[in-house]
Amino acid sequence: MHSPFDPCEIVWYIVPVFIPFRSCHSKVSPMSRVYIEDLHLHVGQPVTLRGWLYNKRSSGKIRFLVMRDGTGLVQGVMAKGTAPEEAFNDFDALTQESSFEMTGVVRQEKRAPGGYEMDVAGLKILMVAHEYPITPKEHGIDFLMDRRHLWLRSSRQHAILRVRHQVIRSIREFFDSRGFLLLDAPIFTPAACEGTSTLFETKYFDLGSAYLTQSGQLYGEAGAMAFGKVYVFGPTFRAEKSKTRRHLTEFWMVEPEVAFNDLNDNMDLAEEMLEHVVQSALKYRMPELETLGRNTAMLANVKRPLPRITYDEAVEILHKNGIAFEWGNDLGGTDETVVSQQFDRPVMVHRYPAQVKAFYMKRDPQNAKLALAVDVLAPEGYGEIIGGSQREDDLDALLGRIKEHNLPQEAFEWYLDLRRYGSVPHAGFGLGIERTVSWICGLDHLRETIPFPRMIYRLTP
RNA sequence: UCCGCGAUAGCUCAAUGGUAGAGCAUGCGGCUGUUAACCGCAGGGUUGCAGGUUCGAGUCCUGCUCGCGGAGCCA
Repeated sequence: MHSPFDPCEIVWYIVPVFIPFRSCHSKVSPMSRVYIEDLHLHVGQPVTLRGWLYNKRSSGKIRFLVMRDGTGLVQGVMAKGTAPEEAFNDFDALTQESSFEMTGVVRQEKRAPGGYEMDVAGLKILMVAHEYPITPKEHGIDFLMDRRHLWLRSSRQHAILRVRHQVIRSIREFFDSRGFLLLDAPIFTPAACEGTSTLFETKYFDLGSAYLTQSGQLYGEAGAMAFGKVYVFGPTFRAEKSKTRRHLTEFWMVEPEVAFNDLNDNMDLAEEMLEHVVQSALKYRMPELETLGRNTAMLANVKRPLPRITYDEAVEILHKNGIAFEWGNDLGGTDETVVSQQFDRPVMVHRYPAQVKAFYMKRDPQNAKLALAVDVLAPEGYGEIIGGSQREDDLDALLGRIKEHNLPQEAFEWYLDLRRYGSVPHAGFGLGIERTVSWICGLDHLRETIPFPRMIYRLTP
């Protein structure tokens, strides 16, 4: 975009330390580069904006256009006789999503979308867009998903993805500020981590098959033994042929793992993190949540302590609500909803029957039928957003568990080493990013919470 | 894998078994404060595919394809 001979750029390269960015702009005004979100700093000044046509309206001798530049919306106005003839005519050539520049003096204007307006003194068309498929009217979800690469330009998607960004940022903040090490787990793995889910398989040179990871947890445990406290943050893959609104085949998960933590420490960590994430979203992304029409009353409740109930107590709640639930089963989607409806904030359900949980979870010393596991159920029917446990740290117990689950011991030798060389109690959990964002935004489907969702029947765009 | 629903103009949707239509989008014209602007005119269709019933099928029947929602499974 910038010419290498742009005087502003040259100054920037020569004395970057001494000349603040904006003072460089003021010298070459009105050609200064400004983003719409910063217009409040430029009221009364001439600026040049670059972006795309969001919408336009015309009325004989007056023209309105709305530009978006990725940071916001601003309205440009042109009146016949006042605006340059050429700009007035160029307006008519602009189609939705055409790229262009406009220059003019910024003013506050209540009637304008975004609150600011510009009397257009100059307009430069960069490219006249072909007929844009996403019109300002309603569209079906499938049509929009086929055009996801364009749909990302709309205000609703901006709001959701900005909340997603904030969620990820606050998670990193949380762990980084507590001295956790970010440990990146591999995507290609030699075998199942949990032994239950269906995995995506791919050929791996002469070494046979590799599988896309379904969890970085086992590697996180190695990290915890090396660094004390770590978090794994990356994409995970599940090949289940599931087609519900709570499922993606590719999703992001953050998985902290802490040496010397027991189940209670684990729950303390989970609720502290959850509080931080939700309160940060409320603090920094309220305009976006308003755009989405989110009622934030329930979110404001997300403060410590979160209620903790045992699996047995959850089963009691189900029975009291007339649900014929059999002890020993895992909670289904509707079961989770019924349990979570009893509380005004996320609820932690701990000590599940070991038979429905993964092989690596430690048994409850008080009751060998129970695993020291915890799930966090989000309110309002959003279901499980966190699953975690204290891990089995005893070599012999873990060996027995691997045999019971018919897992190939050879593939887990490295994992067993963690129990051979200075094993200690440790615990961790995984938080699903998309489910968390979906809950915070109040969406009815996970697919809008990730830029390019991967689902059983969708691999494009 | 199972259960339910759906597929009509570029998009969103109408149409008792009887001439396939509206709004938006597109093109042209009008309008000096619009807010998914508005008003007028115009172009735009192998009704998902293949059979069948019928004088006549977008509509009824059979099969198929694709999609959506739910169950199971899961974050």
